[in-house]
Amino acid sequence: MVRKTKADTEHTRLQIIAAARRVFAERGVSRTTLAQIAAAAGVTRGAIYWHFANKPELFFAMREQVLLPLIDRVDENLLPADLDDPLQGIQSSMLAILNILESDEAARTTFEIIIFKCEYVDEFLHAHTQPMGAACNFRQKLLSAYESAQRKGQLHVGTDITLLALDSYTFIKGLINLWLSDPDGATIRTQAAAMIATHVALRRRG
Amino acid sequence: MVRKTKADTEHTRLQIIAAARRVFAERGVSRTTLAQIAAAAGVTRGAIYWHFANKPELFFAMREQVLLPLIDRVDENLLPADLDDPLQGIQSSMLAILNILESDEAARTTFEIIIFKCEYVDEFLHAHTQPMGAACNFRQKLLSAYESAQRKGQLHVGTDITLLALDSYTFIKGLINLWLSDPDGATIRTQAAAMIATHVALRRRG
DNA sequence: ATATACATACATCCAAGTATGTATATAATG
DNA sequence: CATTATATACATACTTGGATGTATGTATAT
Repeated sequence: MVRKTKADTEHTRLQIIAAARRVFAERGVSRTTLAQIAAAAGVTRGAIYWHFANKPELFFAMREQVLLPLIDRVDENLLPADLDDPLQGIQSSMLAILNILESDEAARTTFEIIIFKCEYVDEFLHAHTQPMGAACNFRQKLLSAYESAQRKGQLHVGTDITLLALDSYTFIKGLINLWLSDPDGATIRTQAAAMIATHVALRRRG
Repeated sequence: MVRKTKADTEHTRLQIIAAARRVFAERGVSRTTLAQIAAAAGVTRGAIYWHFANKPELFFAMREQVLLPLIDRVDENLLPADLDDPLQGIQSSMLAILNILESDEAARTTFEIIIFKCEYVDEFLHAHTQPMGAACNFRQKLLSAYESAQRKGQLHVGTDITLLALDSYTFIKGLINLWLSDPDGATIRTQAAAMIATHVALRRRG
């Protein structure tokens, strides 16, 4: 019952990633065993070792599965240089992130793992790949957006663009953190949109 | 060479905690072995098992060693109900945190471990003890301070206190995160004080 | 004399990695 | 187009090593 078709193969690969996500979220990355993931996926460790070299590679595959689409979504809102309202772009890109976290359980679980259930040492440090750091360069993109906003006269005069970008980056990182920590999911998630709106509004020139 | 005096005993206990902090920061909590900690402390595993039941208890002891004094420092700035400038109290409490992180290497390393080198599952979830969550109830204290500020007319009228506290809590969490992530220690650490000042100033009534 | 503060020794278990077995989809060949 | 060959996609089995917990030994402060 081996040697499946290409579609079957890809299917078990996705099954393994999905199982890894569940077990990682439950047990944490370090203490999850490849045997546990295999059991959860309904395969043996042999299947995992076929698709991935080891646990870190499986982890990074799981990460990319949700991070790459998410980065695309953010870029759609943030990057267009001909945007007529860059500040609005910043706001909607932030909302897009929360929207994904709310609607996509796999994405939400993956973020929980990345932030709360993984230790960033050795293979997981991955050079500049901080938890959500330079991977997507969100900070740089924010800076570009604020530059554009400044050129269009949307900001108060004399504002330090770099500091603004830093502040927004800090804000969204903290917000995601809190959003995920929110136990019942009510307190913060209902306020998050308002907090984002306020954050951006404070920067807009009267 | 056994059966030390009480001072000696306490000394080895501190040595163990200090060693644990170093090894935790290097290898992450999960993959550090009690044998590694023992070697780093110049003792054997027997000594560790004498002072602590297991690794989680050692971890929490290390945490408390820096968290309790830090909470005290924050409370000094934030709690006094008769404070004439609560907003200033919020600002200085935030600055106090960064000041500790900057001057106290043990505190800084401990925060790095708590945020980046520990997986919050099972014993480490510790009920409501999120990475820095309800442990110090900073969010609640911020709310009290903003209440006080509102009574003194320091805030714009019609401001939602709960949202303010939430926002400040998000801000400081994100800032600490970024502060610790800062590789060279220059970019953010030089701006941090300014960011805090701006954050609080935005809330102060003209 | 006894509890203390460890060091030493032992038993148990499990996880990773790897080697090997194997059935089948697919390509190669006539 | 039928047959054969080969790489694929796993499952199974084995080896190795290290980490935990505990039990026990022991020297000394009190």
